[in-house]
Amino acid sequence: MAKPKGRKKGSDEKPKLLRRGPDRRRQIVAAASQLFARKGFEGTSIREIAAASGVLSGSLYYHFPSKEDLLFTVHQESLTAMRREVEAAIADVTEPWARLEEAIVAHCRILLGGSVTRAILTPPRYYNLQGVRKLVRQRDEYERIFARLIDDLPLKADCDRHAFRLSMLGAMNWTVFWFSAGGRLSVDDVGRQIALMVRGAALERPRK
Amino acid sequence: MAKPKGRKKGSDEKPKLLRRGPDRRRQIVAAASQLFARKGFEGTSIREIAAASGVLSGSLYYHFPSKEDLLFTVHQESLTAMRREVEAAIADVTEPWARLEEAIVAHCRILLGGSVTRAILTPPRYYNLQGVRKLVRQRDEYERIFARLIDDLPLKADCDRHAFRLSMLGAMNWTVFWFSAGGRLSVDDVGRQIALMVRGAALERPRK
Amino acid sequence: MAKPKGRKKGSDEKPKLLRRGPDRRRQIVAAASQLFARKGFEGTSIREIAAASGVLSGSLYYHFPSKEDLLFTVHQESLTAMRREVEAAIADVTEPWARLEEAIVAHCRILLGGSVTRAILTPPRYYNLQGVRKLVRQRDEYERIFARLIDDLPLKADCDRHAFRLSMLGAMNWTVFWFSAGGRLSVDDVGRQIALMVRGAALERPRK
Amino acid sequence: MAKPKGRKKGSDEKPKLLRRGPDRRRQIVAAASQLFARKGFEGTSIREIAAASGVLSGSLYYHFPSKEDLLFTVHQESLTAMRREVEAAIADVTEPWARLEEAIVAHCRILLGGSVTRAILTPPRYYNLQGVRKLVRQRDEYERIFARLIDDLPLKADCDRHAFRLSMLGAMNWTVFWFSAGGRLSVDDVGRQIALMVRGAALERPRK
DNA sequence: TATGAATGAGTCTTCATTCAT
DNA sequence: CATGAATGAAGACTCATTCAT
Repeated sequence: MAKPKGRKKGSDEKPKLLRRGPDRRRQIVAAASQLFARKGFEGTSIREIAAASGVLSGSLYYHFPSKEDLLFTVHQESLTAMRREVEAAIADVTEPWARLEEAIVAHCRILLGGSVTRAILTPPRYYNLQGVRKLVRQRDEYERIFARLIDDLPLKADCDRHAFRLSMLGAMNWTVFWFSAGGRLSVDDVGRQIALMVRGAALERPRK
Repeated sequence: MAKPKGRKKGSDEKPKLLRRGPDRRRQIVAAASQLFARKGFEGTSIREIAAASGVLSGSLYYHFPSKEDLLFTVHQESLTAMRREVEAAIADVTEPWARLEEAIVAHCRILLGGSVTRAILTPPRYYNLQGVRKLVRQRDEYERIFARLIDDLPLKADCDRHAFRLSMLGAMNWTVFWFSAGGRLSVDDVGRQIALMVRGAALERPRK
Repeated sequence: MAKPKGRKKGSDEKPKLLRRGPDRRRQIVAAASQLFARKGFEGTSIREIAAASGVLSGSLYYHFPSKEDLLFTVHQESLTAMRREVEAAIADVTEPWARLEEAIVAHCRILLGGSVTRAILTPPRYYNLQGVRKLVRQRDEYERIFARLIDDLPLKADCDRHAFRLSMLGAMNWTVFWFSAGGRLSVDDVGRQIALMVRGAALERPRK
Repeated sequence: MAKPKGRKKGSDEKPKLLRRGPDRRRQIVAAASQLFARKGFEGTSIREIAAASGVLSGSLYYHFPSKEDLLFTVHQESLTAMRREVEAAIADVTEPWARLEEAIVAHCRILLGGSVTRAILTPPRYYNLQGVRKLVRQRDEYERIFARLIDDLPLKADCDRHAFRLSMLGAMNWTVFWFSAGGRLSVDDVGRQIALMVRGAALERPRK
């Protein structure tokens, strides 16, 4: 955008000194993660990421060959973390609906938890990037966890499990747009509420 | 000197696709609508919108003073259309769950229908635009329709109606990312499926 | 400039209805005159001139083939008016210094008088326009009036009449940058003061 | 992808004219200075300034956040230099008229000297810039030097010292429009002639 | 490893200009 | 005569990227 928004003093502003070493990489990924999630891929500039990571823009290119690659890394690491979290959450649970609930809660927890990893879940099929396939494959693989959980669910005959999964994920992912920490609901509450909502499609529900 | 090269001097042949007049404005809004929805505000360039509208980039500025203003217009017109559609859909329905279902279907229909209007429902609180407040107000007003519908619903005591609404809207809005016309599910099917999913939070459901 | 300054409603704003006919041309010249003088040639847009003249931008091209031509016309008419004024002012005066004083006052009067004509006296040799020569010739011809007046002056031997003329014109023309109507000094006062200065404002001078 | 094509991979040959480092900044200011003075602020494009500085247009923004800021810098540095020069010139002079003469000569010298600094003295009140106040304040402060010099002058009772100062500055500043190096008059000659004029170039004056 | 400085394509926007109606 | 709508080049500014030091 060609908008002169404010007066800046210099271009590459001296960042506050942070720890260096292999932490750097993680810091950059974390910063990029947050910024991509908040402002989108094209809405985030390399310089912003650099500033938030405590380096200058040029230095990023030592760690990542391109902005796109950074996105891939962020995506991958986020998905890896989410899978780990989700799988751990359902490991000891057996009842199908309970398993789904725990998965949902775990997903929301890491998504909203302000953790280093904050996935860009907006299906990147719309980005005109070259390596999108890789991203899509990663994401699909992650979502397959939920597909399996849903397969195990006793659902009404007219319920389409494909639509069910995507709608549910929509409800979960959309939370990044409205959840605000410090509000009435905790991160876990949000997950529980979605689980509660979603459970309605069950073929039958135990009478209370 | 600015010599228009693209205009042909042909005698009586009217330009076919690119009708002028107030249609232009609508065309531009439609194109912008689609592109904003697909690629995001910053991911869409004025030139793309112009090309999709059959004009050159400079011409947009005859109709809209800025890209931001175009976004506002798109937003406003989309929301207006959606409200009209949704209100019409529920006008003759009285049973609370049925009302909600019709509203959901109407929302999805216009969202996915390839119609001129395709709302950008991503809460724009993340854009660093100046006039975002206006957008947010518009959207909140629209969403209040759903708030009222949900108020009329008999829901379990532990169901938070606020979270319910936002999660449901998330499920609905997220469809723009995965729905593909020509697939197994029709636009209306998608809406029905979401209604089906969401209905689960009912305090009690008639035994079948 | 690519600065989004404010939000505009439309591009070509409906101007208030003004009288048409041959007045139009004069109106346009007058408006252009003022704007060029205030904001410079490149700082003034055709649309501004149009708006100030009560027409839309396209209509200007009926009267003038180009912005440049409009500048030429403004220039010419201004100089013609100034010459007329100046020559009238000195017609009945004979004493050389008095003649110069009247010329200066007349020059300033028309320059500052808010009259329709307000010359752009900034030597246009700096514009990279094609027809600048014409402008320069016109201006030089006008300034020759002052050259002749100065020739008749009894000046010190070490006074360079060329530098004298140009410096004096500089003092006169620069007034457009600082004179403000309604201030302590009237338009005529300004002229008189300049005349006083060039004549020697010193209270007393040591006899040589 | 932005591949720098203009850089050569030559081994030991240093770029000749285009030295980097803090010189760049000075070069840019110098180039902008000249161009602004000659063609005006809006008449000068960033690309021109860049070309004259030996860089590409984008590079300017590493050094200056905006064209406006560049103008401010040019203005400030020019005025600072002029004040220094002028104050040095009058330091050892005591007689009021002689002091004024030296100040005028110094002002013209630096204005016309082709030095790095060439002030834009055109009162920028007409620019529609945001920070004009700053510029005006800077300039007013500089001109106060002359106000004080004039205060010390024994002037006729009917001479308005305010108008005197502004007219004199007009004569001085206007020189940038007509002075051409290599002509009959040197830079210093121009200053002396103006001093002569304002002092009263009349050969003799009728005794009152 | 990190940085300062540069690059150049691309962004939004303006504007002189054209012309069918 | 005037307008509405369009044009396309140019303007200021941004940004991913490069690379010598």
